Amino acid sequence: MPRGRRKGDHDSKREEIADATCKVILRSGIEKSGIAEIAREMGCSTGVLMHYFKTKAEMLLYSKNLMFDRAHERMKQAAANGHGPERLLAMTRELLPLDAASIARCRLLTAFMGLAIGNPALMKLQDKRDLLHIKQFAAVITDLQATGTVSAKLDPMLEGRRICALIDGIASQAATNPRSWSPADVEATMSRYLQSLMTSAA
Amino acid sequence: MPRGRRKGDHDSKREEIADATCKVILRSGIEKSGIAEIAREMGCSTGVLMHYFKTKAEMLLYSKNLMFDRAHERMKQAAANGHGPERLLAMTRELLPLDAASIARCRLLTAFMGLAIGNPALMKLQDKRDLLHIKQFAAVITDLQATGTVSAKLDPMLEGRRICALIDGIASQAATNPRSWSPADVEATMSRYLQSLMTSAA
Amino acid sequence: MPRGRRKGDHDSKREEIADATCKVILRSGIEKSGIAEIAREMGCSTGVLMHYFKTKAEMLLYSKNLMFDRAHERMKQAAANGHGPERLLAMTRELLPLDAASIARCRLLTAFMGLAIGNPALMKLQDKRDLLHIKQFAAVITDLQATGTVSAKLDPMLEGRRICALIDGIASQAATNPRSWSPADVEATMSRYLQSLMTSAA
Amino acid sequence: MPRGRRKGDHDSKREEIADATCKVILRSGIEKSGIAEIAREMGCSTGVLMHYFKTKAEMLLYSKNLMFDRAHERMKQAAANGHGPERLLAMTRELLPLDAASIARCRLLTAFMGLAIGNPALMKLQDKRDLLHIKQFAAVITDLQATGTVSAKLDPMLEGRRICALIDGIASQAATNPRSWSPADVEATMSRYLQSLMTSAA
DNA sequence: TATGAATGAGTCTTCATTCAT
DNA sequence: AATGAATGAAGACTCATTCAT
Repeated sequence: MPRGRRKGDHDSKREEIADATCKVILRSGIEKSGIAEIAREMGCSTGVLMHYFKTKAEMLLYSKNLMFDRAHERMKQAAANGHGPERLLAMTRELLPLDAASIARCRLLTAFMGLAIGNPALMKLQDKRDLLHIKQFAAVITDLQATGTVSAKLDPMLEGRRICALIDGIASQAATNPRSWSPADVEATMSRYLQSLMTSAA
Repeated sequence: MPRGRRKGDHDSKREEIADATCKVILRSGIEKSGIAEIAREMGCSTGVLMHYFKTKAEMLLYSKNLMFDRAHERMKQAAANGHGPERLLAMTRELLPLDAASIARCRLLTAFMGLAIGNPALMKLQDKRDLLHIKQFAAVITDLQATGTVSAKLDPMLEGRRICALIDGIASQAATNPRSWSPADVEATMSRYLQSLMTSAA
Repeated sequence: MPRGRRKGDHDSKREEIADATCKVILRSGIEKSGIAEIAREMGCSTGVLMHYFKTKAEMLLYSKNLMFDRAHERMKQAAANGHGPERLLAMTRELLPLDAASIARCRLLTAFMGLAIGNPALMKLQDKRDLLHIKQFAAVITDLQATGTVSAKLDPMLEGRRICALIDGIASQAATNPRSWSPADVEATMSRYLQSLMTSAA
Repeated sequence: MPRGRRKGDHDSKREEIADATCKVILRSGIEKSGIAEIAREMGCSTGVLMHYFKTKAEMLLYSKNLMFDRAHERMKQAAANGHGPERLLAMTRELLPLDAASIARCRLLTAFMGLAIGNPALMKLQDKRDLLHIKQFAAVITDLQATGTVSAKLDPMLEGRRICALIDGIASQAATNPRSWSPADVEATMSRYLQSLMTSAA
């Protein structure tokens, strides 16, 4: 039996902590999400948290990135698997608030976003993450331009930004009031937007 | 010589405090926007702030509402003054991040939004405010449907929500990285979206 | 019309403030009896209070003494008017908790008493006031010894202290729970005690 | 090696804090007994106090109850051990101000009492504790009635209240000025009162 | 005199972080 | 690796007192 723990153990504990962190934030808000509360949610002592993360800030950042990256990964999968005009829509489906879990994710990202305002370092990090989404959309749009599905005159990056903006906006509103955006409304909105994009000549 | 102070004095002081609050939030982030820091920004003692607001939470809420309402007022003006297809675009211009001041406002609203997550009372209040924007757009869309500029088959409220979502999304991205959205990009995005709306048949 | 106010105006305002102070203490407890609350009760500004009293401590002391002295005055009257064995009982009646007003007074004195603990200056002042009661009882006892109603062997001051102790004890208990001491119980207790005193040989 | 601390450690720390609290109150008065001062007395940081007590109010209540209960326990012992007519006197001795320690306790209870005025919740709690004393006296009086030492016509609870009232009154006066009540005076007073009680026919 | 806005030291309380066990 | 007691700086808030009007 080896003395030291596997790398995996360490990482999976960090993920477990991140999940507890998110649960607490959703329940109590970011302001009241103290380390003690998260430890209680985990069923462990605060010392554990500080053992796996040097500071609380690092813990929050890790948690946010984990949420973000999980969604990004699935969106990348959708990009890889999709074909034809449906591809973009399939990608957005992984980022939009369509069920309880994705609404929770939107809320979390909104909460973290608010924290980043006025904190240049965090804002830069957030912006870098956002770019991953945008570039992925841009890449697919470039693909679609090659097949003529999307007009070659459009700027893939800008169109990517536009799609992400619409996603973020819906996410933000659904975060405040999930009942204002039914899954059908969400899908219809995105679908119509993408349709118009693929029809657009300029 | 009047004994008591004028009502106006009291209210204008509250606005002055709200402006200082916003300045501090933009500079230091919401977490570090303590009452002491805001007092320093105002050039007064912390006691003053508590004299004009019972709690810090009330102060923040007032500040946010003030920012929101100022923009809403201008947007309503644009709705009243505008004519024809340009009307919707003119309205969005008052809410989009097009210059330093409006970018600051977007940042503030993003910061406050994050605070509301996990706080049902705040979320409800925020949602009520958001509805003001949406209803205003819906009203104008209804007008445009009467003149045939917009298809009568569209649901004004849903279309209002969609416009607001796009605005919020752009605002959110510009909050993180203003350079990613030039004023021209912003306008073009909004313009094209509204164009497609007015062309839309379903 | 003379410029300055009468001494009486000044004093009667101080009494008015003292009464408001007592009302607030009874309602909110001594800890929460701030100057602002008292001003509100008076229907005036805090400035007025500081005009008539240099400090809050002075205001509290004045209020307590006023309550105390009013009762003492009536007790002295009872001493002057009473005759024979009834005299002592009549005196105690002015100090005991027998109705709403006197229960309120007992509560106030209890509250002030608690404040004096750990404050040598206040304790000395309070002790001096208490002596007034005791000496009055002692004087009457001396009278009663002259007529043979009370044994000459008893120490008038000590007996005075004992009577006051019993009064204070009943007052203290009635302050906490007025229902535990019906007026009849109070009177019977005091009456029996004084009876035994007048019968006592040593 | 046990992971968690023993229950005893936690409770004994609470008692240690309570003792420090009392020392500070006696020295500085209740108003000036801040958490910082108590921490200084303990030789620890303020955080420790909040670790063992959720609020300052809880800390004060615990301290008062501890003082009260310690005396009550000894009084109950005296009730259990005593025989015949001496029993009641032995019980009162545990509650009366007869030496430095008991005078300190009387002062503390006086200080806490003052705090309770105007605070219904605290008053109710205090009244419940007082009843413990009274019931204990009543129980012993009932015993003595069975042996004919005390007249069966007397109401045990009322007589218990009367004894407690006298004790409280003496305690209250000794709190203000300990020199006014020598131990001999205290004992003689109580002794004579109890004597008269046991002689009483009605 | 009277006002009540302003002050700022002081209050309790929270909390991320450290550290002995 | 884990515990949770201890730290102490920072937090929001209170309040007696002052002072310009």
